[in-house]
Amino acid sequence: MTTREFGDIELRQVRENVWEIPESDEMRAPARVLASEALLEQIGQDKTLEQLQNATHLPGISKYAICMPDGHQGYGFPVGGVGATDCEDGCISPGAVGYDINCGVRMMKTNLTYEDLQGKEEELVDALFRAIPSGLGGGGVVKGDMDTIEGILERGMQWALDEGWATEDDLAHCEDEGFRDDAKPEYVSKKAKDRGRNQIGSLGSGNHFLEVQRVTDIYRDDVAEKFGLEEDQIVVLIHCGSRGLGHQTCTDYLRRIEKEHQDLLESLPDRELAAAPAGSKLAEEYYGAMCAAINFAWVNRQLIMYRTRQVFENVFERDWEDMEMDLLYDVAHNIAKKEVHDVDGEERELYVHRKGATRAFPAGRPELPPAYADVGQPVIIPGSMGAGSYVLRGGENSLDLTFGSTAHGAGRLMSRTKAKQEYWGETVQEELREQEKIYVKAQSGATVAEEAPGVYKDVDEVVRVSDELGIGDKVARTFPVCNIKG
DNA sequence: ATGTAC
Repeated sequence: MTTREFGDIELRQVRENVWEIPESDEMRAPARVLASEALLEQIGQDKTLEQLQNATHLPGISKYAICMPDGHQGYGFPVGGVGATDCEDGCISPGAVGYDINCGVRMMKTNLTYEDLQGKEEELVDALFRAIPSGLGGGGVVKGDMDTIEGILERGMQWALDEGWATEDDLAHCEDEGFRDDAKPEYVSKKAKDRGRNQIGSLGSGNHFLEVQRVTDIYRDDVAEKFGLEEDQIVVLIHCGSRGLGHQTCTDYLRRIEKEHQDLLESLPDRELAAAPAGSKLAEEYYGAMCAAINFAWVNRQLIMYRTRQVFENVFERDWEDMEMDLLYDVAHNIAKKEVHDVDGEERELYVHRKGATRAFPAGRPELPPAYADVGQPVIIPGSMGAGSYVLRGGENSLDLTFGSTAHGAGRLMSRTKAKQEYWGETVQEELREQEKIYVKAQSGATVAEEAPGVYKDVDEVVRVSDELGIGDKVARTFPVCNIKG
């Protein structure tokens, strides 16, 4: 039997790409890492495995805590982690959702080809950069009063539809149709709402970006056809989250857990794993507030997409409908959701925490929109600004192996601090432009350095593992053309 | 990720 050791933690290989930390001592379940040997070697370099093992101490944790091939260290719970806890006798953990609630990504298609963009890259990237608010702090597409923010939190994409920012078709191409009915805006603090209302329709900073890409490879012709993807096609990827509103909501509830559930907190190996017991008032309030923040993030991405359509209309002098700028799908990367899954032959309602992980439901799951019901949902996995991204489809094995989930990106390889020592933003931009014809425009050079292609794991390897495991199957690959970021 | 700090 192959084993690998990292510090105190020993993993045994279950089979190709599947590693297990056996249940012992205080653990309530085993933990699993889904990775090739090369990726496991990288995952083992920081606190990811320790955090994954800690996650198995959460009350009601079902089957096993799971680390995806792009996993790395996070706040309390690994980024690239999936933990499903029982809704009856388990718990819900803000740290296992993430600070950036419903950080996620959407892909918008066009009927333009790479040739149509030749010579216009600079004009396009400049126009996008001007039109789309980005960077730290305030300023959004919409200046929201309190009624606006309440509407967004309560109704998500339905608010955007009512206000003329979205079409019915946009809603039909979002996870949960862009709307969590369980949202309870009254459980989002005034402070969080005040932070959010000046940031409605804004990209933010860090790893968030908007990227114009071209499709370079198709791996499954039949699925690509259903998704409406073909070689040389231009697509747009929008990656951002719930800005200060989600961050404040996470902070608020971590503090309240510390005050109101000391007992549970002290039973956990890491304070950052703080969780509210299922059935408690606080668990209900956090779930309602988190769902409201999820709605906010969907509207955020929608307003950015709206502006992107306008920019394309100006640059190409055609209507967006004529350019068929339709949404492929919008997927969440940082959420918890009540879902029913099979646990030891029994159907259980679970809080599925996906933190830096994407839902990857296969054909047949009732949650899928009609367009994808018989093919599986699109899964969008952004790589770095120099590497390109992937579109997958939910794999047949995901329900058995990962509560219907797969990876969410390339996954960081080094800290932001280390990245800034290794790279200089302007140099990164020049190299991308001269060597790869990728046009990057950013508010801050430091952000470009922090996000340099070299700070990420190999997205091809991450996706290869997902495909081999059958949790998310490769459909298409894209390569960057223009990128704007904070 | 984040008005990068209780």
